[in-house]
Amino acid sequence: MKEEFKTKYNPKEFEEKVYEKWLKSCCFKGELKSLKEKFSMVMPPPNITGKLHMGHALDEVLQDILIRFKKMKGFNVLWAPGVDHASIATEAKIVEQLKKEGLTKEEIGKKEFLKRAMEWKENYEENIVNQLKKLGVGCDWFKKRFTMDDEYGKAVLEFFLRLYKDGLIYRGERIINWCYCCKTSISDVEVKYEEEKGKLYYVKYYLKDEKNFILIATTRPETIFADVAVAVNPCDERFKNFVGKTVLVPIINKKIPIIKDSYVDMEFGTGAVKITPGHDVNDFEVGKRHNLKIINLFDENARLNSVAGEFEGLGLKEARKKVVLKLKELGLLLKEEEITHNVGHCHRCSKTIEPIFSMQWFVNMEKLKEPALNAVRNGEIKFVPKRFEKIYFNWMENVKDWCISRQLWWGHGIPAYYCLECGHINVKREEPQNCEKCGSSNLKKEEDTLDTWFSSALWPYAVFNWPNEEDEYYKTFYPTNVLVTGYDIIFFWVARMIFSGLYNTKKVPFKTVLIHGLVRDENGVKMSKSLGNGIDPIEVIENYGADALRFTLANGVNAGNDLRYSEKKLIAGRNFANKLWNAARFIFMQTLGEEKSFSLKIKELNVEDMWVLNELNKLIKEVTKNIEEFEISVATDKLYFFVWDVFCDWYIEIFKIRLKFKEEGEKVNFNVILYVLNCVLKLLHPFMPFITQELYFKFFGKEEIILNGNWPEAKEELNFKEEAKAFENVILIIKQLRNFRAEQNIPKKNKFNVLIETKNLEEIKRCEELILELGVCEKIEFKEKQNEEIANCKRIVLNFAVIYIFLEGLVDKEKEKEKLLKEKEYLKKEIALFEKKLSNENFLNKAPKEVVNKEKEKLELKKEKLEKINVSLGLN
RNA sequence: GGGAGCUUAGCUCAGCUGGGAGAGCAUCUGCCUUACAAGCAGGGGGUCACAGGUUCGAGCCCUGUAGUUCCCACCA
Repeated sequence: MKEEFKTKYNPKEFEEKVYEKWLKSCCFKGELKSLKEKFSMVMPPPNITGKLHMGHALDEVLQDILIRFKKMKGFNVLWAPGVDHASIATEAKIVEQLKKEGLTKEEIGKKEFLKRAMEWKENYEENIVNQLKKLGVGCDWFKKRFTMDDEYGKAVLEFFLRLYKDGLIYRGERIINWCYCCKTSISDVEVKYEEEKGKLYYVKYYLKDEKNFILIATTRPETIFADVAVAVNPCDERFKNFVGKTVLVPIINKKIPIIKDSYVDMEFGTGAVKITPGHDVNDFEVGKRHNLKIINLFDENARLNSVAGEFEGLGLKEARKKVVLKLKELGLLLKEEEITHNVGHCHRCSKTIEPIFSMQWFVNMEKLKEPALNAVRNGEIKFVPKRFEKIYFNWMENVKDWCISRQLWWGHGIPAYYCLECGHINVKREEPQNCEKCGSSNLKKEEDTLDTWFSSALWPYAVFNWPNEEDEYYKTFYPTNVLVTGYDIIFFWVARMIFSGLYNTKKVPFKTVLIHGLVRDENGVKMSKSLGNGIDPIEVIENYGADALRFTLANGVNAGNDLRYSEKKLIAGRNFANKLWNAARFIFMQTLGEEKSFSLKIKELNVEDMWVLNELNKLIKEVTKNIEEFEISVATDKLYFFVWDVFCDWYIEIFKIRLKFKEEGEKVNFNVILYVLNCVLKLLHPFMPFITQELYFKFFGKEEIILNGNWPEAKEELNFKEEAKAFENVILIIKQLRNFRAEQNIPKKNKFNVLIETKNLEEIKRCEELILELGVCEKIEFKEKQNEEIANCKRIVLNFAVIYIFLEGLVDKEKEKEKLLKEKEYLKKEIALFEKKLSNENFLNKAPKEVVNKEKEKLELKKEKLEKINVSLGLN
C-alpha cells in the first residue's frame, strides 16, 4: 500500500493540504452567467481588531454548512468574505499600541496614525483569513472585501449623499452619548446600561429673598452649576405656591425659575427636579419646551469648565466629592440616600457615558423605518427563529435618530465642507474649490468620521460593487439569501442593513436571517476577553482538528439559544471523526486492489443490505429537510446515529461475518458498503468537510472534489420497508441473546444452543449465520411451533418469537419462572390499559385512523406475547 | 416598567405541526472479539419546575405561579 492509512485519525496530516486542493479547484467561486439557481450569502465581516473567537467559529461554521449543502444541491453558490475596519475598536487598539511606545495619536498626527492603522489592518486581516481557512470555510476569496477599501468608500459616499439629498441626514446640536475615554460620540445602541449603586442627594434650593426652600433630589450634585430651572409636576399641590418663583442654585447662587412640567414624577424623590438640559436627555426635552438655556459644564477631558467657578478643572468624581462637601458645609445637604440606578456604559471601553449637548450628524429614521418594518411584517424577510422578529419590531418601532458622526480618525470621512466665510455647509461628492453659496475658497473639510455601522450597513450589496447596479456580481447575487449572525447584533447591524438596503437598492438585502446564540464557557459564562475565559478556536483545531470543532458546534447549536462549550463535547466530536476514519479504514483495507466504483444491483442485495439502504434513504430525506429548515443540530444527531450505530455497529459487523463465511474463491460484493460510505461522506461533508474530503480522495478519486458532486438523493427503488422490518426482528433476537449473556455474565467461550420458535420462520432463518456469530451461539434450531414443554432452559419471549436457550446448570428454573410471572403481570396491566383505550368510543371516533390502527397493532402484539408467556409457563 | 428564553436522567442538552420520553458525557458490569480502548457488548437512572385548563389523549397547546438567564426602556 503506497498510501498510509493510520489507525488513529490525525487531522493535522491532511486538513491544510485538503484546503489547498479546494482553492486550486476554485470550487468556492461563484459563477457569473450561470443557468443554475443562485444561492448567496455575505459573511459578517470580523473586526480587524484581533483574532477570531469561538463566536466567530460558530457563525462561520453555520454559514459554511449552508453553502456547502447548497453547492452540492446544485446551486450557483457565492459566499462573500471580508473584514470590517471597526473604527472605534481599532482606533482604541492603535492608541493603546502608541501608548506602549509612550506616544499619543495627536503627537504622531493623523497621517501617520492612519498609516499605522492600515498596517495593523494588513496584519490582522491576513491572520483572520488564515484562521478562516483553518476552519475550512468555503467562501469565495476572490470576492473578499474590506469595509474601507476604495470601492467600498464609493458606496458609503453614495449612501451619505442620497440621504442628504433626501433630507434624511442633518447636522444639529443634540444631547448625545459621549465617551470621555474614547473621546467620541456614540450611538444609542452602543450604550449599555448597568445597575450601579449610587446615592441620591437631597439638596436645598432656597427661594430668592425668602427663608423657604424647595428640596430637590439628585444623583449628580456636581451638575448643579448647569442647572437652569427647577421643575415640579403641574398637578402637585405641594408646590402650588412655588411655581413661578425664583430659586438660587446652591454655591453659585444663580437665579433660576421654578417651572411646571408633566415630565416630573410626583412619587419619586421630592417631586421637584433640577433641570440640566446640557447633560440629560429628559431635561433637554423639558428645556426645549420652556425655552431654557443649555449649559455645558464639562470640557473635552471630562473636567468641569469655568461654569463651575471654584470647582473648575476637577474631574467628575473629584468634583462630586468636593461639591457634596461644600453643600454640607453650607448646610444645604439635607440627606443622602443609597439607591441603585442604571448607568450607561460605553459598549467598547465600559467607561461611564455622559450625555452631553453637542453638534453632530444624524440620520433621520422616521422615513427609513417603515419600509424596514414592513419587509419583516409581510414576510419578505424572515427571522429564524421567529421570535427575534418581535425584538426587531420593538427596536425599529421606537428607533430614534441615529448619531452617525464620530470624533475619530480611523473611519470613512464625512463629505461635508464648511465655508469659513459664510458658514454654509457644502455636501459634495468631490472636494469643492469654492463655497456653493458665497464662492469663498476658504473651505474646511469635516474632520469627524462615520459610525462604523454606517458603512457595514451596506455590506450585502457593497461587496457586489453597488452603487454600480450593472455589475454582474450585483445582478447575479444580490439580494442574498441568508444572513447568519448572533442575536447580539440585530440592532447594530441587521436592522441597519435592512433599512439601508431597502433605501439604496429598493430590495431586501436578504430573505432569511438565521440567528444563533452566544458561545458560553463550561460554567455558562459568556466568553470574553476581559474575563479571560475565551477559548481560541485555532488552538482547539490544533489539538482536535477543525472537523471535531465544527461537528461539536453544529451539534450544540439550537434555535437562537446560547450554547455551552466544553472540552468533553469536543472530545465526543473528535471521537466521532475517529470512528468515521476507522470505518473507512476497514473498508479500504478490505477493498485493497479492488475498484472503488460501485453499482447497486437490486437482485444481489441481502436482507441486511436492504435494511441499511432503507435506513440510509430515511436518513437522506430527513437530513436534507433538517438542513433546509436550519435544524442543524438535529441533522448532526441523525448522522451521528446512522454512522455509529447503524453503519459501524451493525452493518460493518455483519459485513465482517459475510467476509468470514464466504466460500473459497467467492468474490465479495462491495457495492453496498461503498455506496453507503459514499453517501455518508457526502452527507457529512457540510459538517466535517476535511475528513470527508480526505476519505473521498482515498476512495473515489484523487482529484474528486466532494463539493462538486451531488447531494445524495433518496431512491425510491431502495425503499425496503418490509425487509427492513424483518431484519429489525433479527437484530432484536441478537440483542436478546447478548443481553442475557451479559446479565448472566456468561463468558463467550460458552456458546449457546438455541431454539427459536417463530411464525416468521424464513425471515429469521435466512440470517442464521448472523445470529450464530453476533449472538454467540453454537447451534440454532428453528421451529414454527414448539408443542412440547422444554425443561431446563431459558425462555425469552418476544411478540414474534420465543427464544429457548439451553444451558446445563446455568439456569435457575424457579427464578426464570418468577421473572416470567412478573413480566406477565406487567403485560396484563398494559393490555388492560390498551383495551380500555380501544374501547373508548371517543378515542375510536376522534383519533386519526392510523393512530387507532397503530394502537390496535400494539395491543395485538402484546396479546401474542402474553400468550407465548402463558405457553412458556405451561399454564395454557 | 415592557418583552423574550430557559426549567426533561448525576451533568450538558435534543425531542419537528399533540398519539406512551432520547443522545453525549458520567456511572455500573463484562470484554484488548485484528477498523476503531478516541473501542465493543450490556445495565441502572426521569411525577418532563409547579398548579389549573383544552383534548379521547399533553413534555409539546392555553392560563397562572415559582425559580433562572437575557433584551429593551428608564424617574432626577
